[in-house]
Amino acid sequence: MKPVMRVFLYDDEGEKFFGEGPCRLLHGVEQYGSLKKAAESMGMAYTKALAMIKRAEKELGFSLTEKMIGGKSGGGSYLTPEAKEFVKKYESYRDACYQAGAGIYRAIFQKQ
Amino acid sequence: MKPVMRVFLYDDEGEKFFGEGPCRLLHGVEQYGSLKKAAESMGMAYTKALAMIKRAEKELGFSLTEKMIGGKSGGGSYLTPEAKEFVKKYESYRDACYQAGAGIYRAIFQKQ
DNA sequence: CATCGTTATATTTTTAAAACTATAACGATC
DNA sequence: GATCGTTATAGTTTTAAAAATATAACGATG
Repeated sequence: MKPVMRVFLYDDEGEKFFGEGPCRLLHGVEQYGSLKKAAESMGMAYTKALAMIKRAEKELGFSLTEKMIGGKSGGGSYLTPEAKEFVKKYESYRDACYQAGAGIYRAIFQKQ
Repeated sequence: MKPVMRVFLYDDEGEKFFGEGPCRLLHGVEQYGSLKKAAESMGMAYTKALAMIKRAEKELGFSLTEKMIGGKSGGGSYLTPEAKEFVKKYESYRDACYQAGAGIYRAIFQKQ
């Protein structure tokens, strides 16, 4: 038996708009310079990936990606500075929660 | 924007076997003395509720409910002492995680 | 100005979870 | 021994999320 924790960010209407999926997706965009390639790399449909980004951007009030359409390469997507900062914060929050949770679990379920 | 955290217990094969659903369900059993009524009270199908209980019991290695079949009332389900203790531990763990997470969120997303 | 692979949108199909239905066994009570 | 409402199991249906498909717009490049 082991503990698993998930952390999300919800809007004020109680709807989820950010979590591990979007976070990984943004990392993929950073790595590949393409939302399509980022989605493919994690086995996600492009349409879903696009919806994720738009959903999060709507709630956050700033753009997560800059998009270039056209050009020989077809274009691409790139993280905005705000996106990079936000991802950093989310990951700090997530990791600190994970670490705290692990300690609490040990204290409660494995105390001797 | 607000943080939401969920905590689960997984088995060693990486399969979830306990979380908020089963926890609420066990509270319902305690309250109603009936798995059927407990499931109904939370809008859950009885078959799903039964599967939940059996799944958790299988992993934990002890019974969560004692079942009485038959009798004028039809029977009923009641929590074992082990179940009550386990629910208490889970809720302590969950609540401590929630509280820790809220503090971490404030520190990271609302620092000034 | 034709080509390329992307972004973007709308629609359809697939899939898996959840819910529902049907049926049987049970046994204290009357 | 008939009745009742539960536990229990199997099979079916519904539903919503995910995935897949189709199509258009875009524009730097050669």
